Amino acid sequence: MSVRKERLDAICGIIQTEVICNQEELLKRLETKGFTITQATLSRDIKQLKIARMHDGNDNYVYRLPDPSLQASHSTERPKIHPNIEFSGNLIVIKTRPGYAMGIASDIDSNAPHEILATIAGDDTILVIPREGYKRENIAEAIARFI
Amino acid sequence: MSVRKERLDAICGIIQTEVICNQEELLKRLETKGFTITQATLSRDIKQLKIARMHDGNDNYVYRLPDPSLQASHSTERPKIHPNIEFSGNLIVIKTRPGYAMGIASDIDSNAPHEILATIAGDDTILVIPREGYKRENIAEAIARFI
DNA sequence: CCTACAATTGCATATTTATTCAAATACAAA
DNA sequence: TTTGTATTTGAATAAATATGCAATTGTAGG
Repeated sequence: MSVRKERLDAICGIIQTEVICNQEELLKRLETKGFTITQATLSRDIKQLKIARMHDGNDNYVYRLPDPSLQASHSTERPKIHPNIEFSGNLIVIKTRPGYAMGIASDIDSNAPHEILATIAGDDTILVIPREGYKRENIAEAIARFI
Repeated sequence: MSVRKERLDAICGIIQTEVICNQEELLKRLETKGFTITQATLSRDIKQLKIARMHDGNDNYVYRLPDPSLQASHSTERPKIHPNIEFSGNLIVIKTRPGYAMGIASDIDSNAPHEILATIAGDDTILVIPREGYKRENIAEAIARFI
């Protein structure tokens, strides 16, 4: 495992177990774990991990991982299976076995990653409407996690 | 309703229907809706609404309303719930409470303003297909009249 | 009306985060 | 090994966001 990957993992760990308000603070915590980097590098790491700085409602900020499903994508490599998904313009159509469409659509909805805005299902067809701003590749990956 | 509340509402609406990358951009959109403020004030509004700037995975940022589940945990007060309308390409998706989608879709259909060509409803999701040639803003307004 | 207090705002600036660019490092192929 | 290419990084800086403070506006109670 490369140093960088280890560091990204460490960042995830810290974010999940401690209240981190800014990057300087996170830098210090990383230092105690043996990772000495600059704010510039940390900023890039945070971007790659899709970590966001959120308002905590009092008067502070907290860094958080956005969504458990997105979080897994960097460390856990999974085989790329592309089921019967096909794009048309900004829409995606998924063909299922008869009767399965609503069930699968419901699965997608309930764990909906941010890439997916909504689904509408018939009997063996699901129409998936992605949010704007995502690439087809990312959307397909997101969907593939449920199939 | 105070001007400020109206503005907060407008911000929620914009955030949910458009891809906003930074506060300057949001300032401009607010200006077109008649709210002229400075970045300082917008920053405060965003803080109050607990809106967060997230990485979108490509190379940009998006402002998003917080995850409702996180919201509940440390705050008694929630921002006003704006009807959940979101655009994706030339389509509009409306999220409703479970079981309400068909009813609302029917309401929209029967009073259909010219902006709206058709609707398709599932259980808690309505897909709205607008006529060509209308601006998002006008379509959103037309739909808002039914919610 | 006035007065006192709270809420809201803009300006200027502080703070925080992102990015440019060049250097360093890792990696693969020969 | 050496060469060529891609990745990672820090220093400096740009860009974006937050905030202290004073001025303004709103608001309730006389």
